Amino acid sequence: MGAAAYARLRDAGLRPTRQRLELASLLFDGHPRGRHVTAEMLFAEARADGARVSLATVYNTLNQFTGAGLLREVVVEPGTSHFDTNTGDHHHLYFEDSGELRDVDADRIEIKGLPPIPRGAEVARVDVIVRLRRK
Amino acid sequence: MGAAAYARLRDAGLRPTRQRLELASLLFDGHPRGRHVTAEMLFAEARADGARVSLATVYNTLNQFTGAGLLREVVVEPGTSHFDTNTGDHHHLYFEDSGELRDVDADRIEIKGLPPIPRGAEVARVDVIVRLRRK
DNA sequence: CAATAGTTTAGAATAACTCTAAACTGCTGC
DNA sequence: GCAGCAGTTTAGAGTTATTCTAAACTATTG
Repeated sequence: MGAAAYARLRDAGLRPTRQRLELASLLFDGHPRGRHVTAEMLFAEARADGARVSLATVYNTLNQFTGAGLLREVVVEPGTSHFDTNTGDHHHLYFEDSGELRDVDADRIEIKGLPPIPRGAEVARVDVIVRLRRK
Repeated sequence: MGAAAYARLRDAGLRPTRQRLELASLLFDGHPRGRHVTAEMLFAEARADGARVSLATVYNTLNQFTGAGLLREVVVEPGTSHFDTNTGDHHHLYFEDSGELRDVDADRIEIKGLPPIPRGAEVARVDVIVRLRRK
């Protein structure tokens, strides 16, 4: 299982250090694409797993992984960032009461009528967030 | 100009205090629907306008206005909340480099293929954020 | 395996809020 | 009109999420 994480880091041009390997393993190994974690969640999980990692490193690593295209940052609530292991084109279902986030494939969804993009700008990405509340 | 703000607060069931009137005036009077402010921005504007308001009150007021349906909270970046004077059904264009936020009428946009909503949940709202970068 | 460049870390620092408890102020009712 | 109270405001402390700093460590390269 370490091998996949190792290759992933290498391919992303990140030096495969002990803590990055541990975090990459936790994030990607044995989990379906589409895990959503916050820094605190991943930190707690790493600790529970016996990994010796600092919270600062978890933050650094999440940001580096995001920069390297291994993760994607999702902002749904003020105050906390979520990171998604699914970096493909997709959208989100957000359960307001539990804070749970669930992926929705982008090719299921069709968006029509987007306004003209101003000259000099280009679309970096379109985020659709369906906010759900308990009925 | 004070009259509109006064009526707006009354209709929202908020006691029209000096600071609420001032903030409501700044937010709504003489501005087209669709202003986007952060707490710090509104605080600075109020100060520049000579209003005696504390930052805590700006935060409280923005939250109360949001609760009363006078404003809508928009989360696009980690770390800061934006408040939108347009409370109608609409979406956003977000300029990543400048941080500018611009409204897009919802009836221009059509979204198809949303996944089935889980039993027991209902859609509170659908947010579409078109993130733009400089080309 | 030594040098070095990139990493990690504890703890301090920052940013964006929220809370607290005391001071203040609209709004009643008389 | 004004006393009195419930609702507001505020300064400053507290909290939370995150970043910074500078020293200690470690993966890679020669």
